[in-house]
Amino acid sequence: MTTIKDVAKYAEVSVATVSRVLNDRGYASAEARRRVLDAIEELNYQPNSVARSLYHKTSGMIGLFMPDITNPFFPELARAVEDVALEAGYTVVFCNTDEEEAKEKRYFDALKQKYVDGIILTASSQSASDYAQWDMPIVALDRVIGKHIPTVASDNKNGARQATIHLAERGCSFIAHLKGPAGVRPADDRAAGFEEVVKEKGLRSVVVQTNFSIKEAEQETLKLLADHPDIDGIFAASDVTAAGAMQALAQTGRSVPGDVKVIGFDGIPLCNMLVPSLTTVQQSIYQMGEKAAQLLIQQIEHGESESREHIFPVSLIIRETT
Amino acid sequence: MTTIKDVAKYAEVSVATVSRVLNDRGYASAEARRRVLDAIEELNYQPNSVARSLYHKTSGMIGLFMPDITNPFFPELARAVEDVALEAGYTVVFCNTDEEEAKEKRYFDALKQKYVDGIILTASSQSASDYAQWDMPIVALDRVIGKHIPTVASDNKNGARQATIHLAERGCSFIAHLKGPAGVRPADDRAAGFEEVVKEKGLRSVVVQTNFSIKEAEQETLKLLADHPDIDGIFAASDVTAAGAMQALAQTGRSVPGDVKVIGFDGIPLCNMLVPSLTTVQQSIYQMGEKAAQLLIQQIEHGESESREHIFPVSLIIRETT
DNA sequence: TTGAAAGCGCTAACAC
DNA sequence: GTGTTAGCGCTTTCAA
Repeated sequence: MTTIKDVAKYAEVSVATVSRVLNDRGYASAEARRRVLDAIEELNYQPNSVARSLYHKTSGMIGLFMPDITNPFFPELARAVEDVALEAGYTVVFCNTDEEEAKEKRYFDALKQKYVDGIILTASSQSASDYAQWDMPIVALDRVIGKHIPTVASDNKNGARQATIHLAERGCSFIAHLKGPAGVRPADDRAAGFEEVVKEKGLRSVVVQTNFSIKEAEQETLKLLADHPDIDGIFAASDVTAAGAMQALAQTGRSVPGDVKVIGFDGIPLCNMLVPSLTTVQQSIYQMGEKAAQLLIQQIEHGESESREHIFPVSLIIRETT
Repeated sequence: MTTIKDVAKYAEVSVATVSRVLNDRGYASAEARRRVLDAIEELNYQPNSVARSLYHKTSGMIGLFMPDITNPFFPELARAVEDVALEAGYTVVFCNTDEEEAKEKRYFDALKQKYVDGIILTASSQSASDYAQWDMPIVALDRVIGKHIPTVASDNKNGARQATIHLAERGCSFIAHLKGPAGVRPADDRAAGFEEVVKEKGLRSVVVQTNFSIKEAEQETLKLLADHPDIDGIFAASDVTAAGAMQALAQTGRSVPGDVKVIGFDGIPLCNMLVPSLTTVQQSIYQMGEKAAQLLIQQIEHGESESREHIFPVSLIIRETT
C-alpha cells in the first residue's frame, strides 16, 4: 500500500505539501503541485480514509436502520438511500433491526465507534424514547419518532381516508380493516383515517389487527369472514396483507371484486403481479428514501436542517380489485 | 469522547496497561485489572474502532455487492448475510452495482480505503476478468466468477431439468422457456438444463430472452403466444418472469394450469401470493447467504477456505400452476 | 511557499 | 507486571 510518505519522497517534497495539494488547501507552488500530482499518478496513490477518519472524526458512512429488508416495502427505500449516498460520496451500512431496541442500540454503538456520520432510521415502535440523546445526525423515515428529529413519511391518515372513501363509492357497506401492528405509527394513522370515514359515512365496519405477514393476514381474514360473512370490502394496511386477504377470499370461494372489493396500501411492485391486480394507496417510496438521504447529508454537511417534517402525499391507484 | 488516556489517568495506570486488559493480552495484576475495569465502567469508555483499524488494517466491515436489492431475489440473501455478519461482530456495507463494472470498481476502491475485510459479490456478468487481482477475501454468491474464488450457488442446471421434466410429466408437449439475460451465468445454466431435457424427450420448444423484469416478461409472452398459440407449458427463468407470463396468459384468456402450465424459478415469497400459486424450483436462498457469509468470515479470520464450490441443491415445489 | 512536528486513539515492542 | 515510546497514515499548526 502506498502512503503519503511514498508520494512525498517520490515527488521530493514533504508530506505536508502532498497533503496540501491533495486537499487543495493552503499554498503550493505550481511546480510542487505538478510533481505531487505526477507522483500520485505514477504510484497510483489513494489516500487512506481510515487515517483521515481518525483525524476528522467522520467516516463518510451513514447507517441505514430498517426493521427487515425482507419486507417488500423496504428494498426500494434502501435503494433510494443508497443511490443518493453514493452520489454524494457516502457509503451505506446496512442494519436490520427487527424492531428490537436492543439490536438498534447494539448497532448504534458499533457505528458510533466507527465515526459513522449519521443514521437513517425506520425506528422500532416502542422506543420513541431517546433517539435525541444519540447525539448524531438522524433522520426518521416512514415513522415519526419525536419532535426534534427530522422526519420523512407519507400522509398515512389521508391515504386511509381515500381508500375507505373509494370502497364506499364502489358500493361497499360493510368494510373490514386489517390493521397493522399496534404501536407502529403508520398503522395507527391508517386505522384512524379508516375510522373517521366509517363514522362520517355511517358504514358498518370491523377492525382486526395483524402483523404485516401474509400468512397471518390470510388466517385473520378467514376468521373475519366466518364471523361476518357479509363483509363486502376490505381495506388492508399493506399490500402484502391485502394479498393474504385475497388468498382467504379465493379459498372461501368469493370473487374479487365481485363479492368483496379489496384495497391495499404501499404500492409495491406486487400489486401488479396479482391477478386481479390490486388497487392500492401508492406511497412515493423511492422519493421518500431520496429525501431522507438528502436531509441527512445536508444535516451532516451543513448542520441543522430547516424543516422538520416532510409528509409525502399518497395517491389512489385503482386497479382490478375494486 | 472518552479515550484510553482518560481511562489510564482515572485508573492511575499507563495506557499500555489499559490496552492489555482491554484486549486480554499480556500481563496485568488483578489489582490493575480491577482498577481499569472500574474506570471503564465509570467513564463509560468504548474503544475507538477507527484507531484500531488504522493500526490493524482491518475494519470489521464486509461489503455486500448485489445488482439491485429491489429485485425480490436479493433481500433474503442480504438478510442472511447481515445476520451472520452481526453475529460474528461484522458490519455490512451495502452496494448496489446494477451489474455495472464501473460501479463495482468504484465501490471496491472506496471500501478498500476503509480497510474493509472482505466482499461478498453477486458479480456483474461480463467482468469475470480480474476479481482475483482485487487482493482481498472474496466470496462469489449466486454467480460463479472464476476458478480461484470460493463460490456459493444453486444447482441451476439440475433445477431447470427438474422443472422441464415436471412440465413434461404434466402433459406439456410444447414448452416455452423465458430465459434470463444473456451472459448471466445462472440464466445460461437454466437454459442449458432446459435444452437438455427438451432434446432427451423430443419435445417441441422455443426459447426467448428477457431480463428479469415483469413488464418485459409479459410483453415477450404476449408475442410468444401470438407466434405459437399452441404452447402448453412455460418454464420461466425466475418467479418474477413467471408472474409476467401469467399476466399475459390471463390477458389472452388462457387458464392456468388448464390451458397452459407455468413454472418459475427461485422460490421467492411472491409464489404464494399469486393466484393460482406458482409452482417453482426452490433455491435455498437464506442458506446460501448464510454460507457465503460464513465462508467469507472464515477466510478473513483463518486465511484460505478449504473448498471452493458450494452448490446448493434445489427442490421442486409443486403448487397450483401445474 | 515549504517542512518539521504534534496529534487523532490505539497497539505492541522493549526496557525496567 | 508495568510504563515509555514509536508507530498506523493523515492533517494542520507554526516557524522558517
